[in-house]
Amino acid sequence: MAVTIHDVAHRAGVSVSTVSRALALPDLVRASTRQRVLVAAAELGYQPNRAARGLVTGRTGTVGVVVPDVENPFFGSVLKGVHGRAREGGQVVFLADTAEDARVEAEVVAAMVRQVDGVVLCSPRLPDEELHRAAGGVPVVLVNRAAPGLPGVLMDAADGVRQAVEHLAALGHRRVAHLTGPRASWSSGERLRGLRAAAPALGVRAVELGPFPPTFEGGLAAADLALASGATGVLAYNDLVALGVLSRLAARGVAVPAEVSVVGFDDTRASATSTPALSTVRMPTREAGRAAVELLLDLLDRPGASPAAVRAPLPTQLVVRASTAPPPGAAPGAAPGLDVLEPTG
Amino acid sequence: MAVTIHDVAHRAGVSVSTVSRALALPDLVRASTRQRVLVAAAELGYQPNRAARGLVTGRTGTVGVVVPDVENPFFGSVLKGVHGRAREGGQVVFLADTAEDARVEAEVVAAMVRQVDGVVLCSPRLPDEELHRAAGGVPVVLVNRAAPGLPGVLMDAADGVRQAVEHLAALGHRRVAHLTGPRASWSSGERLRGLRAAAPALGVRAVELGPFPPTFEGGLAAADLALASGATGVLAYNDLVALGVLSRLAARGVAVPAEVSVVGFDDTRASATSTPALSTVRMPTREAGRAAVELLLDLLDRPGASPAAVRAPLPTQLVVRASTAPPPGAAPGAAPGLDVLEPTG
DNA sequence: ATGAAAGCGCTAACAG
DNA sequence: CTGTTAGCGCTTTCAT
Repeated sequence: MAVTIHDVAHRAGVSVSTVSRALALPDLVRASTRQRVLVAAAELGYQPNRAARGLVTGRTGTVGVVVPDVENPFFGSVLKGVHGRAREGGQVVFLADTAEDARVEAEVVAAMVRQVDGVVLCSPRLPDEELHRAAGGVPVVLVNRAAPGLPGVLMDAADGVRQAVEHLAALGHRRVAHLTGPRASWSSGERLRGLRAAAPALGVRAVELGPFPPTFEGGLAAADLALASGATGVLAYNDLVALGVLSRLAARGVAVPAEVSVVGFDDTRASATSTPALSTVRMPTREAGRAAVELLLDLLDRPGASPAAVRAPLPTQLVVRASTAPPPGAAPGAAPGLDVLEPTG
Repeated sequence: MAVTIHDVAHRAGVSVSTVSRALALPDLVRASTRQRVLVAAAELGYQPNRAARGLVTGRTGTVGVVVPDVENPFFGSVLKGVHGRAREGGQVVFLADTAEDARVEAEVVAAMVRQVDGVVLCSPRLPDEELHRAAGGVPVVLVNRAAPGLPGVLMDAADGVRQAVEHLAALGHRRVAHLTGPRASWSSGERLRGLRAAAPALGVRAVELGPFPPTFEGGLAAADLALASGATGVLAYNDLVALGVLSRLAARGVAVPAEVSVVGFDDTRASATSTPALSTVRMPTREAGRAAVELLLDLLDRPGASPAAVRAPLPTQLVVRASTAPPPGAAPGAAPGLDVLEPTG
């Protein structure tokens, strides 16, 4: 057995309640006593048992976080933010992976709910009503998903797309292809919304292609379709897909970014993932994780607070690499006229 | 308050102990009673409180896992394995990120130790003795790190390097550069060991370059040094670096894999990360995570068991992409004689 | 300012 | 087979 509060009490020659107080409410014990307790605790290497504490206080000091796939860098980054903020708030983190499966999601949330103070649900797949039910009592904060009555942290993907399309339009592109990811996720829908909203005003024709697997190979395949569609601007589902597109374009002898410009969606740290030829819409994943925990801690402190106040989505930002600038001779706003582009590979 | 075992007992018209038994030791209660309890539990949506259970049983049903950086795909993949196996064993998982900091590592392990049945430490940075101390009672399993007296799951990086060097030698390369990662990690040392062991027998000169940042940009810089060193075979620290190398080689007009061949170290799913021009040494990250939990559960079941039996490292495997085959006319075993390669970019 | 006692949700003897 | 009792480690009245 590990060292308990009782051991500390014995060692310091006081009662357990005094130890408890010395640790939690230092003002309630005489300074000298407190000192003695602290020393004893340190000598014994005492670590309080959060579970036992939670049993009586009702607070576990634990936040749960559930993600569809820990292996996905996007969620790794969100986790980083969640863990960081939780640690700052003195909370530890319970992790669950749903393997992209709604049923598993319901299960793990249910199993988690009894031993955490709150849950952060990342890109949940459960329908709205089930989301409420699964929560079953404990506060829940959604990340990358909006659901009525539930607080959520969103990322402004639509605005990111807008920035990307503006950038492409400024480069002279008149036809932009959007390469859709695997399934119609909430955020995927947001991107299309942004594309449809931004394109007309900029005189840009939007072409929706896909779905493609979110891999390098997916990008290889998508590149051919994008060229066939006559698009000269490409919005890739993520940076991996974008790299695939670049590779295929190079193989087909298409000059990037002179003839075709590619913009990726950044799953993680932009500078580590993208090439100089690639501009990227950076998603505030870490920040979203932090914000979610922040919101959760707020909810815990003020139990009565309206949980679902609408918050502005976190800003996304287009990161333009130097070499994505338009080629020296290009007339801004002029269509490159690449509609007649022929396959060469 | 959530629904407790007491509520279920009341609803089913039995005592709490009967409910407890019906759930844990079904054979000890009459079938009809058990049925009644199960129904009541289901109707109420009862979820047992693991923490309370752990308080009395001494088992928490929780395994802790600590990684240096959740954002690193390598650890995301290990986490996937850990979580998967833990779930199969009915365990939930506690996550901690050390931000690559040994002191933080000691802290989180200490904080964790009181509320888990065991801990999986991934690529720990703490010195051997501190590792023992931090464990403080609970079983620990190391991943990607060997320490005397502590059970560990290793990946055979040295053998992966051997396979890569053999491959490069077979392609005719006589000079192979190893691009070292950021710091001298345990596994990094293993790779160099493998390189030094394999190269002489194959008539290959090994060149050790670096350290480089483990990024695309790191690869750009490394490529120039690799060329300058006269190497025609390159072993990159990871796939991201490898992609950077490829990009730089292309910019300098070097044909890949005809003139120079590049091999990456796979941080995650090989097929999703590498390009057709890139061969990769696949690391069994998911498997390592699974194996670690497996080991931990064993230890928990047989408390007396020798914890530190030496286990064979998990096999790594070179994945050769089709287009990495030697160019049609190349004579196998013949040195391409690229020592005179001049910078062209 | 400190100790004694009760109890959080649950399981494990110990009676029946 | 099932109910009663005790107690896991901790916090929190309630006394003193």
